[in-house]
Amino acid sequence: MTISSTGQNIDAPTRRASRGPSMADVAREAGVSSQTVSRVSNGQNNVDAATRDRVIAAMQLLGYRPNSAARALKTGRFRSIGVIMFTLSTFGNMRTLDAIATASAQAGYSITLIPVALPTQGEVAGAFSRLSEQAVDGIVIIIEAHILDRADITLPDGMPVVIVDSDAGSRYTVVDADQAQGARLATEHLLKLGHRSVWHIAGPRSSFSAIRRTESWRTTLNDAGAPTPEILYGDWSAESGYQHGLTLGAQPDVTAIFAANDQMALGVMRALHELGRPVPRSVSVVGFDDTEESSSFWPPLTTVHQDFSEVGRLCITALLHEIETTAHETGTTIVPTRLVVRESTAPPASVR
Amino acid sequence: MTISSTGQNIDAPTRRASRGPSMADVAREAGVSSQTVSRVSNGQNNVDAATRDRVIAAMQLLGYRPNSAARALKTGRFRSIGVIMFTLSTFGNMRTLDAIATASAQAGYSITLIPVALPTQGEVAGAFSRLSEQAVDGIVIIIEAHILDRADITLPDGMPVVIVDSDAGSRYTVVDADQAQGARLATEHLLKLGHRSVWHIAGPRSSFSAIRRTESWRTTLNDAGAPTPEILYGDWSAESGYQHGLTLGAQPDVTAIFAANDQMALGVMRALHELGRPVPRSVSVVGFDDTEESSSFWPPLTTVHQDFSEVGRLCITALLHEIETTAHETGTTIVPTRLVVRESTAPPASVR
DNA sequence: ACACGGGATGTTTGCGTAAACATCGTCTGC
DNA sequence: GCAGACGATGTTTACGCAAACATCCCGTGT
Repeated sequence: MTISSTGQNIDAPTRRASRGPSMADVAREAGVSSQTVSRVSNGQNNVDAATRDRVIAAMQLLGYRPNSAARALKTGRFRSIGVIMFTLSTFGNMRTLDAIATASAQAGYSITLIPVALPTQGEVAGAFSRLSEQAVDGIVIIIEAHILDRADITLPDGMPVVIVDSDAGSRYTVVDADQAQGARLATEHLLKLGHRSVWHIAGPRSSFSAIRRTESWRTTLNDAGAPTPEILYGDWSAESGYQHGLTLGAQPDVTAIFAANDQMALGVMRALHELGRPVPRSVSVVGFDDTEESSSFWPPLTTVHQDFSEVGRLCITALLHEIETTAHETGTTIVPTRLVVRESTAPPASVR
Repeated sequence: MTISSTGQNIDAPTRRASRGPSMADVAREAGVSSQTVSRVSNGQNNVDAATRDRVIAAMQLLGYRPNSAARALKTGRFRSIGVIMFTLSTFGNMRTLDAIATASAQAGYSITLIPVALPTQGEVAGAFSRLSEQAVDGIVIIIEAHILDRADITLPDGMPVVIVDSDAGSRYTVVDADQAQGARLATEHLLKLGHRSVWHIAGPRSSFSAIRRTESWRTTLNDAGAPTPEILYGDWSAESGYQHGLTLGAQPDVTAIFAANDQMALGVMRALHELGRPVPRSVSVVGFDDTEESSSFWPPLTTVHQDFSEVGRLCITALLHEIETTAHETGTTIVPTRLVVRESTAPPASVR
């Protein structure tokens, strides 16, 4: 050999190179059959204690690691779950992913990430076709967009799927936080404080959850007999909240704003600060998500708490059920939200 | 068969059940050998155009998807990269993961997430052993802690590894943002504005990057002949920044604070607002990370921008190089940072 | 004492793919 | 017109594992 440095790399008769030892090697070392090694490896109990010890010793000596490709080929199971999500992910998506990863790990499944760079239909379709070749037993989709309704995006037949945040409940299993309830809680909170109406900075029109929040806000206002101001559409970013905040802050009759997420609420509050309209004395602001930082905003933000961890956990529960029973179920599971009242909301000045 | 509902499930002679069609099925359908199907599947060009078309048509007809387990078993490559990270991840880690996922996808590799619930040594060791059985060609570790120095945590021999944020440059390939440069930029910025000294809210002692920021801050003060105030240690959270902010804000001689991340800076500013010490008129504040929201804080935060995307990209570049050449290299790659000056910093009142 | 049962262990086989090698037919150059 | 070459395609094989089946051995009941 030309390249040799450590001397350990003796390049013996079996020049298996980078492939590690196989069960056969362990079996030879322990003086048993490879099937016995397999039994030990899989924790089956019909192996004599002494034999088991010998096998384990041989495994450690050789540094044996099971080859999951061979195992998957034999069993037809990969013990892995694919997650499709946008590249530039939001706080909520990350928290959901976090919970999904944790729940999967506990069930002995690993997570394969399939990022989608842009929310264009072509990109998503590409991710799906890439996924077709991936080694996964099921898929979680965290793409909040209508794109999934496109007929040309199809999942492999028989592949279990769970979707977060979508309207596809009739075709797939869907898990989501109760967007409508959250938006109602936020709007009612402001109305109960005495505000005549509640202005709304919505999320993008392409987002299902944004639409649901907006519709619930509208319904709540209608039910209360309050007027429905014109909707301003943001893109979830603090910057878009800031821009709309400048607009709303210039209108003296605006006393209560419900932003569809915490970042936009942050931007709104920055605009109000700049315009000299104190929060909550002159304008009350409510957000959505309850991000870690929202309690440290100035002032601390009243917002709707979403239990992303629970959503992620339920996703995996439902998906594993489908994987292990091969039963295809549809329907939507809703996780409740709750209002967290902090210091960005107060009765309007006229009421005090 | 007892269970039959759709009628489509005819349970034909070949009761292959949930396994999809294989290359042999496609070959039969197209009237070629399975090897030819393999060649088409792998995009080799020594196949007649007409034959290729027939094979592709057969693939589509049968809904053929390559079995990656079999492919991995044969080739010894999984085309997948494992990422080990904490469950509750920070902004920066998520951005890095994002970049890693994107860069991997472009190179045709998928990402396998291995979450670690708690930063305890046992948890990490568990993740590593779990990982040993995972089907990955290389590993990226995004765990900023001394834990990795534990001798009992060992990676499988010959497994390429890249580490983000660590001191292990002598043993592994390390990629990281230039923490020292960033902290120096932040500290110098405040000194140049005329502040007598700069107080520091540090990250946790267990974090390498926090330590480097703190040391660089101290060195910069020393170089400038400025006194070195006592260090306050936070835990990256806005809440910890808030607590320390209450302490510092109560001291009239404190006019400049360098927080080791944006969240803690946010907490500091909240405390200063509560104490009636205007930012930046009475106290200047600088953060670290340049999170999306920091430009919408009140006031917009002066902070150090880290190029997480570049860090992630370089990780993958280095890792793929190691995977494909099997050369084991060590050393540290540093990505520059830059100061983003916004409105949370100004000369001290005494200078104006 | 002997048949029987059951636990421990071994042997055979095939999962789907791609490398290595084999074969076949056609085209080129002289 | 024929040897040689080369491109297209087929055949064989092994990757590492675990299910299915086979075998062996020892203890137990009658």
